[in-house]
Amino acid sequence: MTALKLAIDRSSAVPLYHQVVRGIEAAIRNGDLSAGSRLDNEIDLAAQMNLSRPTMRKAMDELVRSGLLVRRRGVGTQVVSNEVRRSPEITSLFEDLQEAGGIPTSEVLAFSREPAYGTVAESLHTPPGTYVYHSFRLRRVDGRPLALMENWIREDAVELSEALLSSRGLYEILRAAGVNLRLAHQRIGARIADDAEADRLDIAPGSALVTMLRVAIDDKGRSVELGRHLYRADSHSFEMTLVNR
Amino acid sequence: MTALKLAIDRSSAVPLYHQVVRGIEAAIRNGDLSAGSRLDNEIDLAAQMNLSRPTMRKAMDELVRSGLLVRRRGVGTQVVSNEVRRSPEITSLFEDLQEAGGIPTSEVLAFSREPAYGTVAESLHTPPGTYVYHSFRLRRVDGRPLALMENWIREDAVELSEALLSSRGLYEILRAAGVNLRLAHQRIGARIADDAEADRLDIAPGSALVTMLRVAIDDKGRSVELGRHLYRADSHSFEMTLVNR
DNA sequence: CAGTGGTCTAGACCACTGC
DNA sequence: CAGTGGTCTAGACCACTGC
Repeated sequence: MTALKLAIDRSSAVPLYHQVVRGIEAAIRNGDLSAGSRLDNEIDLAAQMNLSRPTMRKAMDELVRSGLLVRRRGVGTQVVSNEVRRSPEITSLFEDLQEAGGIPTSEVLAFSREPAYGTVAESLHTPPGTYVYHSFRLRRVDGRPLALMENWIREDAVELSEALLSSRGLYEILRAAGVNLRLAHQRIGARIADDAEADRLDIAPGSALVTMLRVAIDDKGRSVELGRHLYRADSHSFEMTLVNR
Repeated sequence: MTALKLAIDRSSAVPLYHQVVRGIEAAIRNGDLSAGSRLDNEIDLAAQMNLSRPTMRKAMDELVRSGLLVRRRGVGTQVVSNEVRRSPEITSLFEDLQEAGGIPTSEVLAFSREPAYGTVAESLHTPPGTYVYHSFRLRRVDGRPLALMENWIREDAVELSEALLSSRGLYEILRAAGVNLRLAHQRIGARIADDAEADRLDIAPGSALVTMLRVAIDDKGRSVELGRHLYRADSHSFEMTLVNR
């Protein structure tokens, strides 16, 4: 039953409910709210911060969805656990690696502008024969090979070049071009590396690879990017938190 | 700008916003709302169904989150695409297979009650030495081996037996015991099968496996289940839809 | 029974988009 | 500029939980 004093700034451009979300996240992170501790009820919390109950509730909805809080009707609201992470968001490998403190680099093995047919055209929802960018890159972290990444990108979303792809992550380039990705559909599996792949990733032939196929869709509903990536299984796995209801 | 007539039943126990969610989902599924089509604005939609705008908005929030609708301020709301699926929910392999029309069976290779130490005790948040159930199962679909599943389950959540595990899926057993799973933290990767695993899964030694490590947490915040599963890479992959913001 | 979250209403003002 | 979604308020009644 922690008293939880959060500073709400009504003159800020940040929505009030979002300030509450950030505040509670911070309180959990720095230990003011410990795992398992109970919060005051919604109405009191709202009153304490001079907010309406719906605004308070909207903030708590978000925290429940992201897995930080658990609510039980008739009982109350608790902090779940320090260890449970946030819901998965659409992030690029480049950014994930940077956040983890590594130095990612990209070597562009091939880059072209070419007509899309078959699966590629279907995935990007373009008429067969539409020109798209096609890239094939080797991603290293701190100099060690980690992933082979093949991508197809719609031409009408962004202007790409080999030089650009060598220096920055694809998602960073897309964002800079005003493309807001909203949805990504992924399929994660596994297979054995062939000799060429093993050679490029610096592993023994026959080693295991994690495979990912992804289609990313922007806020205008366009299927902007198709990616077919191969990761060294000894260096990469996918983590996610699923939330029910 | 489809007129979208949904029947709302105010006497039903199903919340109004949820009836709207279901109705729009159904309209998208059966084609009344086609991919890319625009909905009326929120206020008109609410009026058409005799609902308040917040209730209408709550329904649309859910549909945006699950990836069926896209909203743009100042512009309107659109149906995204037939192909984009729902957010991932916590499901069991058993139920996924049944839904896909297969006949899953479980062979219990080992079952015991044993004290948990190390990683298992940490993952389940029990004091070291606490007794837990430990099972090792082979999952087949239509007679074909698909997965080797090792699980640890807290004793205080459910009563388990070898007979029970042979006849039903683990999640079905948990649900029947009143355990409501709310969160699952998963890590998906890959590795090579050793000889024993290859033999049991009926694949060549050295074949690729998809690996999954999962901790599932119930609505009371207990870490109920730890799972370490191995899937034939030629038969199983994980699909998910990620939604930003 | 008191206390909690779950649902719902009828408004209000604002920021952004596209013409 | 008109039209749209984004945020926020101040209530109301209900269903469920645990004592």
